[in-house]
Amino acid sequence: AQLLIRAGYVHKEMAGVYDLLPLGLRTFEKVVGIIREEMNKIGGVELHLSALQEPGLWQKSGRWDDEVVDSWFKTALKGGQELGLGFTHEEPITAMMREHIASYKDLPVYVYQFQSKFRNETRAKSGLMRTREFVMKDLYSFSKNEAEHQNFYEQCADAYTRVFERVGLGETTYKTFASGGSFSKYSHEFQTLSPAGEDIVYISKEKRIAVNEEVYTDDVLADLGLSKDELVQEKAIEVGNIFSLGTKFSDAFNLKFKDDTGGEQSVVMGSYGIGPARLMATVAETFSDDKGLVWPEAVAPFRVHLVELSNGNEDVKKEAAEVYRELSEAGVEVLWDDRDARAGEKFADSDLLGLPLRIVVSEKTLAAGKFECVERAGGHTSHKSMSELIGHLTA
RNA sequence: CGGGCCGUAGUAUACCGGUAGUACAUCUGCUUUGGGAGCAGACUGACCGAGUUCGAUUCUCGGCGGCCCGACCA
Repeated sequence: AQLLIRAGYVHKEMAGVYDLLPLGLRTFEKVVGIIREEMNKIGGVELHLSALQEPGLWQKSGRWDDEVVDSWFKTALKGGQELGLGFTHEEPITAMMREHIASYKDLPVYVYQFQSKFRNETRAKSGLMRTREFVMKDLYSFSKNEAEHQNFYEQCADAYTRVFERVGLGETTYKTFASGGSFSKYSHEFQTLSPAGEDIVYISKEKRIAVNEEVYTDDVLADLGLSKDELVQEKAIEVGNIFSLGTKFSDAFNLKFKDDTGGEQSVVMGSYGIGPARLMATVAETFSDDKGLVWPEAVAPFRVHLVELSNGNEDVKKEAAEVYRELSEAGVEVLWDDRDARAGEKFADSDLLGLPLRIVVSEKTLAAGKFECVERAGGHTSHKSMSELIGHLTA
């Protein structure tokens, strides 16, 4: 969060509440785009539910009471009628789906959204990791039976794995056994190993398996066929979780369907969450160095940082403008630093922003007829002509 | 929610019961120009309320806000 603030990606509005600035928004949208693609691949359809919540729905499931859920933000209409600001959406989505599910022919169905959640955390901390208002991708699955549900649950777990691989966290992210709460024996979390994490997990690198501290008991280990000798304790950031909900919500809201024999059955549900901003922060945390951020290409707000060192030289400025125009026309996202500032300041800022490729245009490069290209990760430097550059970036 | 600390310029900080200093940032001028430049000048500040006091930014109380440790985290 410190780097993201310093580099101008986010602004801290208050404790646990952050604004996304232009660079941060672009990065956030890259992450959202990857998640959206993977959710669509497994049959998800996107919708958007309201943040304002009617108490009646939550009373049916027993989750309106502050004694039961202590993270509610509640507000009221002018007439005094209470309203809640949603911290999740099982209740409204289940109630709403009654209008869309009547027959086994309507199932299964998978709906998801990117939507703001409000949680009145007793203590916001760890920068963007634990905030009071945040966008969550939440997907809800509705299946005919447990087997069909399990099939999707695994598909979604695989989709999550692909999301974390695509944002560059494949190596350090573990599918982790966690408490299933009142819904099922286990749920699964996706935990990214990091000293900045708030969770404790026990991992086996060989088996690519992890167990959350909360279920790290002899019984569970025996159940999973693991022994304590093969597990190592690590701190980790929870970047996603998937839940089997059984029929808890469908029963509470009378969400039933007619099967092919005319019998009535409860819909089997699951819910699946990823917080894109937390994921973005985890990527920042994982790859940054002492000079600043280092974005993987897939989530970088721009692919190229065009750094113009003109010292007032009009030919250099024209050349930089030409590079900007050509790359943009070739479909490459370019951030152009055309400020009238010293080289040192521009390089330092460029390192801080962390875009994958820096292209320098200066009197030197003009004389050489080739641009200087520096990779932010690793620092590899090369010199390329315009055509080589475009070939390289569009390959 | 339990415990601790704090609130001074855009940011970070210092001193003080007698109206505030420094650094960086910003603005102006000159010099400088491939790794956060130099000199000169300028601008900018005590969270809110009450109390004590001749006088409060300083002390006391309340409010609001922030940070840290722990608990919690569907």
